[in-house]
Amino acid sequence: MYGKSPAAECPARSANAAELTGNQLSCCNCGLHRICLPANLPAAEVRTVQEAVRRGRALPAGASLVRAGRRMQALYFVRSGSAKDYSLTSGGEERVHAFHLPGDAIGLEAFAERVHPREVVALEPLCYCMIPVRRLEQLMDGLPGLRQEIMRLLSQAINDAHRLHDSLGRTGARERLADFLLNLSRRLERRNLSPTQFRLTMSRRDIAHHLGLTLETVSRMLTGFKRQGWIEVRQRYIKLVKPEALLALAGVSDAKGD
Amino acid sequence: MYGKSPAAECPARSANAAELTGNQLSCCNCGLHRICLPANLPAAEVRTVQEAVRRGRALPAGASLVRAGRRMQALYFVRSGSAKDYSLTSGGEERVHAFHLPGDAIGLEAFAERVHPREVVALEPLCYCMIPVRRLEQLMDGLPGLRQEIMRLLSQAINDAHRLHDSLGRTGARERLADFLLNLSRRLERRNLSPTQFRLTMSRRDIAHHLGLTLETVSRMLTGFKRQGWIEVRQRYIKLVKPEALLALAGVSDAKGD
DNA sequence: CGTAACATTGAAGTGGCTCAAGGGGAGTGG
DNA sequence: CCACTCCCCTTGAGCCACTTCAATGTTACG
Repeated sequence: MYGKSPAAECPARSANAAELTGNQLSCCNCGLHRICLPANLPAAEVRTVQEAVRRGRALPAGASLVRAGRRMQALYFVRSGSAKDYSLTSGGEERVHAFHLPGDAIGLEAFAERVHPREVVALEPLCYCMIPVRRLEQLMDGLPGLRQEIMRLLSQAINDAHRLHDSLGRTGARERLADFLLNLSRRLERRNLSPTQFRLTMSRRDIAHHLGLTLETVSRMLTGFKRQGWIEVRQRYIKLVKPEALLALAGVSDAKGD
Repeated sequence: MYGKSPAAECPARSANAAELTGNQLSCCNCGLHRICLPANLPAAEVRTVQEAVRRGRALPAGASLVRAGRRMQALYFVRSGSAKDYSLTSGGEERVHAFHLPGDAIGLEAFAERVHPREVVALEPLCYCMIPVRRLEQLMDGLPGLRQEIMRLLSQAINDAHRLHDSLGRTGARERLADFLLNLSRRLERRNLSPTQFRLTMSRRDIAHHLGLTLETVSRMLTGFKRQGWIEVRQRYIKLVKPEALLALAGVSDAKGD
């Protein structure tokens, strides 16, 4: 975890079955309601939508939330914890497409073929909500606000992907990593977590495979930043000491990145 | 142009104003109806939708179809010609995110903020159709098929972007270029154009900025392929002689890429 | 015919990859 | 509680692919 999450408590020992699937699930009471799906939904629609929301079983680290190639059953939302979204190259290498944080939607890419194109695994114990697609489709046909919001999420996902393309485009390893750290920082900030001090939930290898680098290079660049006094690193703990320096490196990226 | 387009004729001298904005525009009669928006729409909805479709004025090569930062007015569809979708880095370099072919939707990324994040310019004389967003929103609330199809396009755009990420991930210049050529080939094939012989409408520089390379490298790789007897190149004319060889290079990419 | 944009080719430099070895932490079993 | 092990991370040395810089060739268009 990146620190104390604003999300409702979601211990791995979890609640009992009744709570897991019951309708008493309330988006309004959820700590993520300003970040998650309901954030941009008309209040009236939130009430209807939250009745369709189901809570998934807590996943241990390493477990798959969605399997590549599996038929889309629902749209998922991270409640607590984090996950990585990756595929395997023909050479067996991982290509990490995204890291998901609390409030993030998972499975948007599946609307096209109704099949999840990639695997999504928990990087740490993970809790999530879900809306069955069938129900979601029904709801969208009646709730313009929901329809619009889902489209917004889809569109945002396109922008996020292009943002990544921007980063991998032609910049060096240093620039990519700086951009990655800042982007992560921004996303944490929006979740009311510290933007300057956090714990990486992913390995250097994951970061490398996300940025199109090797883990050695990622490691070297991190210690490089440290030597420059721009960050502090100890294991997976990161502290951004001079974000301005990183920002200068990454290029003034005004992207939202979420 | 990539050759004879299956699209309805769309000469640059164009039709008169009445034709340009008239309602007699028919998607059913359009040569792209199996590729463009109506392809996956219920027949009943096509009729309604096509009444909302407007034809844009023909653009000369180099003209902008959408300007970066401008408010989203409509969703566009390429009718004939091609376009590049790019942004500028802080260093003033172009980052080419996509090349649009006939039938492609343009502007999907703008649903998030209602503003076009990037510039889209014609690479050659370009004709297009458009659906005003306001009208599109109205229609989507009444036509489930349209709603679903637009969502499919959005979702597909996410997948396309991730496909690109896959390509730029960590493979070498040769692999990237092979992948690019094959992807283009596939897209042309779907448009009933020759998948093995075509004319690139973009410069080496554009390709380079799309793949995160320099134009020199692109040029070298192309002549490399030529020397191997895998392709024929003369200026912007390309002929794929041994697509299998390129495929082996790119890795067996089963992606759809459109 | 002249110019400008595009493209090819060469030579030299360099950043990140590869290969390789060593150091921690966290978890496990004794 | 300690020892062992596994995985993750760090660091180093050498190499190669792509970039950079530079010059020449080609095509299109006024």
